[in-house]
Amino acid sequence: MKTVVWGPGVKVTGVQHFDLEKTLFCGQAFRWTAERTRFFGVARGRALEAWQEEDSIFLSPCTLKEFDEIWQEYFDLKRDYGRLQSEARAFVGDEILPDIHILRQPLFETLITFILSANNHIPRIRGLVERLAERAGKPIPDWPGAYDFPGPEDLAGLSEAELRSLGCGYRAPFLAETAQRVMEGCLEGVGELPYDEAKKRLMALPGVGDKVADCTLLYGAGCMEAFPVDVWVHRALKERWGVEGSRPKLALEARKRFGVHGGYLQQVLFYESRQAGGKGA
DNA sequence: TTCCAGGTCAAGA
DNA sequence: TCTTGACATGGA
Repeated sequence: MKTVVWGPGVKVTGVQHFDLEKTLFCGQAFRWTAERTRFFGVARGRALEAWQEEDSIFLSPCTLKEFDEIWQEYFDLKRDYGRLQSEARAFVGDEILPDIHILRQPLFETLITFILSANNHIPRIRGLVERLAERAGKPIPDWPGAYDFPGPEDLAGLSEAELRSLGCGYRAPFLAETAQRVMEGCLEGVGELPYDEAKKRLMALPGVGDKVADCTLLYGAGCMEAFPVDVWVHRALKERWGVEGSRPKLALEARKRFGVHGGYLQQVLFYESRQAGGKGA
């Protein structure tokens, strides 16, 4: 992998086992939009246009420093997905696995967006997240109409009634209370804790159950052993291996069985299950 | 119009 | 510990 300055951005060449479109639209992030083959998104106070041509990706606007400090980690470009995939085939047989990377999104944003995901549709979650950003997030300099995801203090500044008016529904008090508790420091150091302790800490927050905690750890803390089980993954586990049981029980068993390959495999099952169900990427 | 969604929570068995 | 029903909302 090599980076060069290219116009106002950065071109990264020699990127193997990475499908930008599948990675951005497989249900782990809610802030990316597509215009033909170009994608626009916001993370960590930056707006970005990104696209891919074979094994090269283009990021703009972006400096080499920003690539090193922000986007390389966000897109999880340092991990060897070729190796991860070949190891994962021990569990799923000799099939071609999609080049989906597990994004490393901001922890608070991941937590809140997945609280919103509970009993909700992906298109509606996207709309909700966007409205929250426009209402409470800081505007991105030099990018009209783009807003960063609100920080804990921004979100805590909204009343429960305002959150409901944005469409959060019964999740409004969960968001308000969670934002308040995060402001008081309940997320500090969570990313460095062992899986079980980190999960316990997250599940102490309102609106965070077994599945939302796993999503937060996987997509917001790089915890590759987290294995969120939702309706789609539950369906896939049943069809593929004939396993039965409650979702938390299946998540526990999958974690034991797949170890650090669990997070990636779970995303593959989710992606394939939705493709088969006609929901697309 | 009805169904359903990347679930969680509280109550009751 | 496990099961059950309520919960807001709007896309399909």
